[in-house]
Amino acid sequence: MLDTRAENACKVTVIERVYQVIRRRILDGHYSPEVFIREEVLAGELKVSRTPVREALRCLLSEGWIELFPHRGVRAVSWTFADVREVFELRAVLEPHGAQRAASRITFHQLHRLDALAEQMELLASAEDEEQLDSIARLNDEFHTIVMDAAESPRLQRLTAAIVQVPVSRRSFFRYGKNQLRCSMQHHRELVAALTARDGDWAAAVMLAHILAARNAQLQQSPKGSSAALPSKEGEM
Amino acid sequence: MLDTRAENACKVTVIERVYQVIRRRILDGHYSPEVFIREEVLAGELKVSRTPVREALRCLLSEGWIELFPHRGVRAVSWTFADVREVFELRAVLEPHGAQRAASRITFHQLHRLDALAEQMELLASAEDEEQLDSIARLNDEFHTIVMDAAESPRLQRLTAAIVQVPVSRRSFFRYGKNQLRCSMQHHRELVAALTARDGDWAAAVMLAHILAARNAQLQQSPKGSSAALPSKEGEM
DNA sequence: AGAGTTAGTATTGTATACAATTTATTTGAT
DNA sequence: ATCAAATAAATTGTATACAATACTAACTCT
Repeated sequence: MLDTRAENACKVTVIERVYQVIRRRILDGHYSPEVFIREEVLAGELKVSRTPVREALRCLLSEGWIELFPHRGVRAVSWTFADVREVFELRAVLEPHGAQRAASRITFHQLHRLDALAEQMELLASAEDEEQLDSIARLNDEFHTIVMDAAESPRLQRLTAAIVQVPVSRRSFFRYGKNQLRCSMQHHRELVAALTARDGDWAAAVMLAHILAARNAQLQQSPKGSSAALPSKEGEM
Repeated sequence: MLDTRAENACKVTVIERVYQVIRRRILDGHYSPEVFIREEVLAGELKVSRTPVREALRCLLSEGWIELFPHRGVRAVSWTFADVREVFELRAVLEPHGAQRAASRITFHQLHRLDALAEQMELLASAEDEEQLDSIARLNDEFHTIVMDAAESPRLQRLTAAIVQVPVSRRSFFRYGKNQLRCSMQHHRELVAALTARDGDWAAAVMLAHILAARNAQLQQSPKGSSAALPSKEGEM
């Protein structure tokens, strides 16, 4: 989100590089939530001065990645179950809305890309290889990004991007069972179909189901009065 | 949004002061969207060095208040009608959701405050004094902030705060007709009633109507197939 | 005269130095 | 021995100095 600059795609600045590195490290779980990130150390590792490090940290601060204790330092924010629940609740509001908008705006090129992504993910999922889950997560991120991009609402895109990024330690799919995974893959297929049909309501409904299913898997607790989360049982589709 | 720091409420830093000043100036329309904001000038006016100015600008950049042209400077973002429409569309999604959550979480203290605000605004509105519109706008901002605060979802609060702030030149109420204003005041009353009754659905519905009415007034164009925007005619309630 | 090039200037980007504040350690008294 | 106060160390906050980049304008060549 640091590239809020306009058309001028000139030589990138050091600040942006530092920003990307720190952000990546936070996502990778490199920084524990309870340990302070020292500017001097970062500057030394990246072979730059403290100035661009500080400015990158300011951006990450505004975007909620880190929390600041004046005169003491910054730390990666700690994620609780409540946080995860909160993020999914907001995604359940924002992403269906985005899918609704995308239905009437998405291009053929984007549709084809979504289709290809859905196929790739399905392939990786059927391999049943635990190692592939991270690849699926990456493709899934791109899938959702494309949909929100097709919604053609820069602010919606920004808001979504500001919350969906979650440390890899808590990222989806790692807690998915086989059936949950298959269900999720089917959602992707259906969403492509809904978007192809230019049916906004359908697309929004599928997206909502997709998010809620993900939340269920992520929180590892069945919603009230349901048995959908029973392990190794088919109860979702 | 710069006070993402934790409990430590120590002596405020220069960066925060500068941040608030620039933000206020942008809201007041002090900076035209097409003129570059010079760091040196700001530093001179505020009697500080460029460093805190730059860090404050970084925050404003991440929050979408300004746009950066590397090696050239920053400018206040320009607001088009499309932007206003986009903001209201997102508010129509986020704020009803917040009202829904608030219904089961709002405290008696907050309810009383909302009631007081609604009364104050009604009083100012009945005065029919054009000068009071800005006061109403401020009270209205506080009203909405309290509701979203009562929703007890920090991320929802942040997301909302990130989009609702609009330059004063485009702020609501300035384009409101008498009837539109009365309608809006009634929405506040009804929302307090819905929240008092702990009825989330009711609260969300009222909030949605409130936002859509505001959008209609702001865009000064009637929604398709409606005559609600006819001037000086009673067609809304 | 006009277009391209080149030097100059202004502004941001980065590095370093200093000040302020906080935390940890040490010393002293009870 | 324990607690308190004072001092020292470490780290961030701020200021200043320098470097890199982009815009401006003058100048030359066609």
